[in-house]
Amino acid sequence: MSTAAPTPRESSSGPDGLPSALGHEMPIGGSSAVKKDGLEHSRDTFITHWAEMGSSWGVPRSVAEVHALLFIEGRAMCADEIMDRLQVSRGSVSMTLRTLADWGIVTKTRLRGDRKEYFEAEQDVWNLLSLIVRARKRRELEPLLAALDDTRQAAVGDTTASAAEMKNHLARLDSMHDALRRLDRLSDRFIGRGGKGLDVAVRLLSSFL
Amino acid sequence: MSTAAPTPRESSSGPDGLPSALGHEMPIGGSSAVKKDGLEHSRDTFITHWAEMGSSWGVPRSVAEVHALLFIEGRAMCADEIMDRLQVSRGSVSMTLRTLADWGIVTKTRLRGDRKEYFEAEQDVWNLLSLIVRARKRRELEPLLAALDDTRQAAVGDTTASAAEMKNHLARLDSMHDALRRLDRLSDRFIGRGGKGLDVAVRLLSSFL
DNA sequence: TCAAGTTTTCAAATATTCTTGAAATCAATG
DNA sequence: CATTGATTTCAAGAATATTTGAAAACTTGA
Repeated sequence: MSTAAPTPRESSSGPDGLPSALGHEMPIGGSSAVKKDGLEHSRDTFITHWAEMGSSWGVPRSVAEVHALLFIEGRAMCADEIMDRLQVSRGSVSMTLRTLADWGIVTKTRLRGDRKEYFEAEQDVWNLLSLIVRARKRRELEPLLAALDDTRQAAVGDTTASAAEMKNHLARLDSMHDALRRLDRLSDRFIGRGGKGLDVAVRLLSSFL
Repeated sequence: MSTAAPTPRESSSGPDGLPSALGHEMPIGGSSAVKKDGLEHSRDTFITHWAEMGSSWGVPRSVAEVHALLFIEGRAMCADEIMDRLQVSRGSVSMTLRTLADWGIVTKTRLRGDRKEYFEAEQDVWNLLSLIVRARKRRELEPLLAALDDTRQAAVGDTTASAAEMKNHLARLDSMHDALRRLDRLSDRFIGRGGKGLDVAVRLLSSFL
């Protein structure tokens, strides 16, 4: 978390402030009728669209929503505040935050004088994208590459297939494997460790327009 | 979903336990009891893994399965053959093929002397990946960029928020928008038109390792 | 160690997405 | 232009995925 968030806080109880008694601040997006200003509405809109994109990429809507909230608020929030604002259950928020923490795009922070855990989202967009890509590479691309190896083995053992068929089959598997492996290695280099790798890669390519 | 987990695929027999007339539990293969050679088994494995990856990226399993089948067979197939091989309904195959055709990774072909339509998958992997990226860019990235513009407008109109808050909010929106737009433009250049654009981009980056 | 505050877990309930199957539509042929 | 074969549509049903809620398990402070 190199580029730590500024975490502009303004609410009632600051981080360095007193133990905020009970987290019973004014419900922000809850059931109680709260008049939203334009900024608040803009945040809602962002959350909605980010969640929509996420769900079309296989990220559970509520995971994307929580992430969007933390990103657009730009400050550490506790589970209570999140569930109140997003109107989701405590259990859901807990699982969701764990997922986001696993991906590395949200980090726990403890505020002194407060027993609750707080969470904040990576604020640097290139870093955010890197972390997402890295997580998916690990979880999906690498297993697929391994599986393609197995798939190849399953074919090679066969003796009944015609030589021509076998050759074509292996060629297809190999072309797929090679392309994916190349992407895998590229990402090792450019997003392997946190930082500006992705940014650099994009600038590099842009310069060749 | 995305968390790698055992994925139960085979549905049990009928709701009332009716012994499914013809269906003995068999993996992906055809309806008739055919002994599979290694090559066939290898194809099944490929289809399974490709489908799994697809579904974790938000592509319906059966869409990924049909695509995997067409890719790994490397030849034109008709709906009947596909539904027989994958054990899915005619309607499903029809919708699935339309989806794949929309993405441009599968194309219709007519065989003379045959009233059926045949379909075959793009065989060049870089081209395949380009087509996939292009489709998703159009369908998801571009709408998101447009939405971010609206989101920004919603904020700018507000006069009640503090100047500092507003400034930070807009900075977040803008950093996100700028990063995504840059990716959007890059893809215009490198995968905008079919061909080896992606391949070129990857080679370019690789050369900077 | 207890007690109070917090978080995690997970079976059940809910919501969403996918598949089916048969009728409707379309297209080629005689 | 009727017939036959093929494809598409789409409402209902099935399968999956997600969310809830409350109990269990932590944690911390005294």
